[in-house]
Amino acid sequence: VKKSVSTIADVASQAGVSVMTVSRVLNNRPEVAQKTRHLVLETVAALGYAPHGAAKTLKSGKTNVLGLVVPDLNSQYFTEIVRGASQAANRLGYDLSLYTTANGQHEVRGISALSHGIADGLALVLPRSSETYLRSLEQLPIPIVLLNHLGAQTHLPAVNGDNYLGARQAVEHLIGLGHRRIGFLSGSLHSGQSNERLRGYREALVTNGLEFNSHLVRQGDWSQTTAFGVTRAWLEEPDFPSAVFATNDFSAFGVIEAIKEKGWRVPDDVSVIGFDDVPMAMQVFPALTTVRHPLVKIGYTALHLLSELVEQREPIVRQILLQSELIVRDSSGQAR
Amino acid sequence: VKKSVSTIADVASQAGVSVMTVSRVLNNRPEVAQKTRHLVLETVAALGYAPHGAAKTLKSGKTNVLGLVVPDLNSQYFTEIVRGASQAANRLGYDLSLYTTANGQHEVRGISALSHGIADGLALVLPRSSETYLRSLEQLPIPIVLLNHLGAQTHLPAVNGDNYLGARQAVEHLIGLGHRRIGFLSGSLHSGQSNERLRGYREALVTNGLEFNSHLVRQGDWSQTTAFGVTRAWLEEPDFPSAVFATNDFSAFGVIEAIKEKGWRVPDDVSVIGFDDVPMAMQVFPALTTVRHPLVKIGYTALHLLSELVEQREPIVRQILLQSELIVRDSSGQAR
DNA sequence: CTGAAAGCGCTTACAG
DNA sequence: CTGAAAGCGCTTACAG
Repeated sequence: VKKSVSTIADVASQAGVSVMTVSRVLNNRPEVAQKTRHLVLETVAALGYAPHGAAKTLKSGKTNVLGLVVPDLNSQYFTEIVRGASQAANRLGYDLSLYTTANGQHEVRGISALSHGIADGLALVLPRSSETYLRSLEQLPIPIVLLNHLGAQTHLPAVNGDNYLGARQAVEHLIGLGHRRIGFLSGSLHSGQSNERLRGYREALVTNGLEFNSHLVRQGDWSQTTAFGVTRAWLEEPDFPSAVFATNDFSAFGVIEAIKEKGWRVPDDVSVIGFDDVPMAMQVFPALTTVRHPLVKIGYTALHLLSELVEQREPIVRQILLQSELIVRDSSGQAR
Repeated sequence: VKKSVSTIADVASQAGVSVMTVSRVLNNRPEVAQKTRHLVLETVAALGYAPHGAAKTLKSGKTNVLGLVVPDLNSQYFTEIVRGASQAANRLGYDLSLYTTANGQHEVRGISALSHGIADGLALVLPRSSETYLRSLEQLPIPIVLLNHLGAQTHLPAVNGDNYLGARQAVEHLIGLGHRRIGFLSGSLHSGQSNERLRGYREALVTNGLEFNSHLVRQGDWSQTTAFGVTRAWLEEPDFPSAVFATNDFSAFGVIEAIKEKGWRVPDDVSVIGFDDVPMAMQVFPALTTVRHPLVKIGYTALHLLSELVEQREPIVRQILLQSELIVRDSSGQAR
């Protein structure tokens, strides 16, 4: 049941004009007589003609698609970024192609296959700081923008949220509530983002005359499950901190889960703060105090920057840092 | 800083063979001498050559992309579908283009612009039951698959979750807990899915000797905000039901929010059940009893079906109904 | 086993 | 204001 599809040549012969004239009308060129224009437009409508995307691309060199690569779509962290990117693509008139690096497919098959005649530019949330991956990105013939990249050094343009200041604010909020023993649950080892948050934690302590105690820093991996397990073990030790700053919201959920399981209450017994402000953060009980990592805006801004690069309009800045903001909800309270 | 890009002709001249031979090697045709094949492959690697997507498409008629259209990306309902679709596209070797119908852009600009030389097939979650939109989809020259479509009649292939049986199970669970006054909070008016859920609610009551009382059915619009407002007003009336079945999880969250605000407890005072089982459902407090609408699977299955259609492998069934499953958590309990 | 020609559906110069 | 020709980078017949 294939419907037949008409080409620009069909429209031309049907309207009794040249292919060139149809092309001009379709592209809103001024130098066409009103009468001719109307005739062509009517014929286009009558035939239900739509130009063939690939043919335009081949000739013009523009695909009109922007690619977005994220590690996976399992967490709201990434879907929020996708949401912002999708909004920007819509608004800027680009199609959005979505890729996931799950099981490293594109690293294997070669990222360059994505780039050539398939997208005009690529925005990427790198799965981990892979030097070689980064180097191959730098070789790509199309513009690239990195999102939330704090790993290996590169000259590639990037859009980041401010991890350091956000973390400082979070910890200073806890200090303001009277907490003196504040724990930190980190993300994966060697993660640039988590390291920045750790740095914010540390500086907040030191600046406020508290000692940094490495025993109060525990290793997570961004996941709720791991955070739950780590916290559960931690709770068996003496002197559990009166407040925990988790490096991301999902870890915070895991911390809270473990505390509840022990029969303690949040924030009565322990205060917990997260980072990111994924939509879920305001839905959980108690509603999570957290730092708003502007994920939607990061996605939006990255695609916007990418479009400027694609369209050769030299952007003012190629490294954009978006502010974070402390959101105080119910999981943080006065120290006992 | 544009990097130069090599074409198949560059590879050919560099390797001292014809363009045709390079093409054959690239497409793994058998009729090439081992020596020639090696030579070509080496040259390809040396030049960092990658074939131009648009050129392949123009010649072959295949874009190798599948399009997914969702109303928006604001709720986990849609992002779960996207997740399944993305998994399927990955596995099947297609690129995934993501579109949102937010502010009706594609209805206006014409859906056919999406289809021609841009995607080999389109999967759509329709924003609402729009007859004309549906008719224009039927005219498209590429395969179409509808997701969770229960609106206007159409012969287009579709993948649905079972709304009716899921709803019945939910309500029968409540009846089993001793509830006799059970409310239903609906979705938008004229929504096929919500109507099916309403039908399940009604039949469950009648089958179990309870009366259907239209006063216990209230009108929502899928959103948490509206559900909150409606429930708040409802709570001002006498005889609030002992259990509420909300047509979707987000509505259930709104119902619970309003009940809590009044100072009542869930499920002690009122039981609440949702529908969909979005990831958030298990995170909220109390964890939501709900019906698992297999959203990821729906997305996955739809793209799989779409690929069969695109590849002309006639699928066994063109209308797929995926089972729902009751997930009992903490928001439902014995009637007082 | 290898190659020269034609053509996919458009747009970009170039003429008139 | 309008059109004939060339060509974007590939692949599909057709020869040899």
